[in-house]
Formats: sequence, C-alpha cells, structure tokens
Amino acid sequence: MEKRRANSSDRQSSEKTEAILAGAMQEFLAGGYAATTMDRIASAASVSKATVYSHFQDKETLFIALIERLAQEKFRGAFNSPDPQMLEKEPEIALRCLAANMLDTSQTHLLDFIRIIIGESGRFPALARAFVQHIEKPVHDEVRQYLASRAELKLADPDSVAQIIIGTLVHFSIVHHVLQSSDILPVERDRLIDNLITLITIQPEKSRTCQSQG
Amino acid sequence: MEKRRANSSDRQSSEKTEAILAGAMQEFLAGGYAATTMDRIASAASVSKATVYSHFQDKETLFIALIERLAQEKFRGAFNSPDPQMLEKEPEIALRCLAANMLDTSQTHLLDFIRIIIGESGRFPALARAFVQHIEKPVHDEVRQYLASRAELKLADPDSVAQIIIGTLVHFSIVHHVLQSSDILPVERDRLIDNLITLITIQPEKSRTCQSQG
DNA sequence: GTCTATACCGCGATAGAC
DNA sequence: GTCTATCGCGGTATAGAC
Repeated sequence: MEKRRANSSDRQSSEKTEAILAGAMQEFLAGGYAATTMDRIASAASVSKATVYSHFQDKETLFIALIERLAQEKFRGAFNSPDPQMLEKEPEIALRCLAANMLDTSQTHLLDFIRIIIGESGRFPALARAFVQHIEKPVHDEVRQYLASRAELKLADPDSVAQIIIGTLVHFSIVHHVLQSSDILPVERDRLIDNLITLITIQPEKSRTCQSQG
Repeated sequence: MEKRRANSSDRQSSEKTEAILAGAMQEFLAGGYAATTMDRIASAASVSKATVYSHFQDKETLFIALIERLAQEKFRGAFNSPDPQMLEKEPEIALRCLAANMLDTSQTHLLDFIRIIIGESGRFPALARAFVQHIEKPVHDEVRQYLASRAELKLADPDSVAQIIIGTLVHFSIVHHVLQSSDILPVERDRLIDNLITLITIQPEKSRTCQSQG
C-alpha cells in the first residue's frame, strides 16, 4: 500500500468514495434508511461527516447511489451457477445444483440487500424496480432459458416454472435467514430442493422413478 | 365539545387506545419504524402526543403491541379459503381456488404488513418469528393437511409441496405488489396458478417412490 | 479535499394545568 | 386522562480553517 508524499488531495478522493460507500453499505444494510445516521456512516468509513457531504449531495443521494451500485455490480449474477459445465448434465442434477447454489449464495449479504429493498420499497419504489430489473429478471431469464432448452422436460410454460423455482427458493431463504424462523417451519433445505426438482422433472408420460442423490 | 360531567376517566380510554393503534398502524405500515414519529401517530389518531404516552410506555412498546395485535387478530387466517365447501371438489379446483384466494387477500394491507415485518426483522427479530408462527405456519399446516388428505395426489412429502405453493404465491405477491414490478417479469397471475396446480396434480402413471431422507 | 465546530431543526419523552 | 408547552438530545447539513 503506497502513499504519495505530495499533495494529500491527490487521487485520494476515489478511495474515500469507496470507503464511504463501504461504510454506507454496512450501516444501511444493517439498520435501514431512516435509522442510519450520517455520523455512523462517516465513522464506519473512517472519515469526517463533512467529507461524506463533499462526495454525496445528501443522505438520499448516497443511499440511491449505493443501492444502484450494489444492484448493478455486487449482486448482479449472485445467483448464477458457478459451473457452466454442470448445465450439460442431466436436468435433475443441473437443476439441483442451481437450486443449491441459489440458496448458498443467498446466505451472504444478498439477503440483507433483499431485506432493505423490500423494507424501503415504499419510500424508494424506483430502487425496488431496479432490483427486479437487474437481479431477479436475469435469474429468471437464465432459468427459463435452461428449462426451455431441455426439450425432454416437456414444460408447457418455462416462464411459469422458472417463477415457481425462484419463488420457492427466495421464500425459503427469507423465512429462514431474514425472518430467522428455521425452527418453526418443518421443511429443511435438501428436502425442499428434492421435491421441487422432482415435481419439475418427473412428467406423466415418462413414468420415471426418482433417485435421490446420495 | 361535549364532555361527560361525571368522571372524565370513563371508558373513553379504550376508545382512545383503539384510535391510537389505528393511527399507529397507518403510520408504521406506511413509513416503517424509524421514519414514523409519535407526533404523526398522535395526529393520525386525533389525540395529543401525551395521550399516546399515557396508553403506551414508549414508541417501541407501541410498535410491538401493534404488530403482535395485527399478527394475532387482523391477519390471522387472512389466507384461509372462505368457502370450505370448495375443498370437497376435485383437487385441481380446490387448489386453484385456494391459490387465487391467497393472491386476492394479499392485495389488502397484508402485504404492507409483510413488508414491515421483513424490513424491521433486523431490529425486531421476535416479531418476525411471531409472524411466521401465527400467520405463515397456520397457512402451511392447512395446505399440508389438505394435500395429505388427498391420497390420489400421491405426494411423497406434503410439507415440501405446501412450501412450494406458498413460496411461489408469496414471492409473486411481493414482486408484483410490494416491489411494483408487474411489468418486468412476464408471468401473469392466472398463468402461474395454472402451471403451479398442474405440476402438483398431474402425476406420473407409475407411483412415485421418491424420498430424500427417511 | 478534509477536518472541527456549529447552526438549525425535529424527535422522543415529560411537566403541569385542568 | 387529556391537553399545551417544553426540555434535551441527536439528526442533517453547512461554515470556515488548513
């Protein structure tokens, strides 16, 4: 980590900007918009409050900039399956991998992000729509495209089935990790994935028996 | 301004309490916890701020009392199907009715309630768990019990299928009515219900022996 | 650009009259 | 119990030194 000996107002400002955004992310995701103070953001970023205001016009501007940045950079593709080779296997395997991956990546800060998007959707409806546009929609398109590419699944409406998959997994993640109620609802992760994939892959004409992963 | 000549501490207090809770509901559901002020609650209830404090210890106590009351009274059974006679029809019909009813009743204030439960789940985790306990879980139990009672559906795990139904519908409601993104995701309500019910009710000709874990 | 210090206001909560 | 009026704190945002 190198530091210029010359003018302190060098290209430090971009580093400060990043620090402010990082501090703002930490505070906003933890407490929501109204409960987060500019003092705490400045403290989390290790800068003064005036510095925050020199980089962002006001609290609302900072919040919008942060959320849009997170939607377009950090969490875009958060649900993507890491191994495209997996998609060439049998649909049962590929879908199971995709579902497991969605639930795993959800356990990061993405669920805090979803919580604040939902929680602030009344005050910032445009950000809620940007979330669907840049995060939910790409996942939906990817899943739908995969489902449609597998003709042997014989799905009449891949769009709807994609919605069922994503809805099931997102709802599961919210109940378990946002609402922290794993002990109240009885269904565990792997059981739910098994049954979800089975519903989709086992078709009337095929009469196949289900083999569970061991 | 009419006033009782007798003791002013009549049974007016309970009416005031109801007015305060109604005002608090309106304000909290619209703005969330931190952004809502006691002044606005008092104004919405048409009482003075001191009166609010004479009925509730502080803002947090009022919020908790309101949310617990809503969970146990107003929104309990919000998803219940209004016509129990419907359950005796064919499963396709009954499930379709149940799904449509869930999406209809969701369009009331219940989704504002879900939004604040999710949004404040970091600050009030106990309320989030109470929501799952008193609202989500009863719906889950009802759906699971119905699915299990219909042996012809041959469902290996009614618990998981109930989760898939509820997850699909709740996620749909959140995307459309909370995140206000009906135009971004392509699947409409009836199409989604059709495909969801079809996945569940149309079974392979041979019996399904899928079980993931004992 | 970055800091310290501050102006200004609104919020939660209370005091005291009635 | 209910009101008006107020206190004290902490919030956003800014001024001015460096």
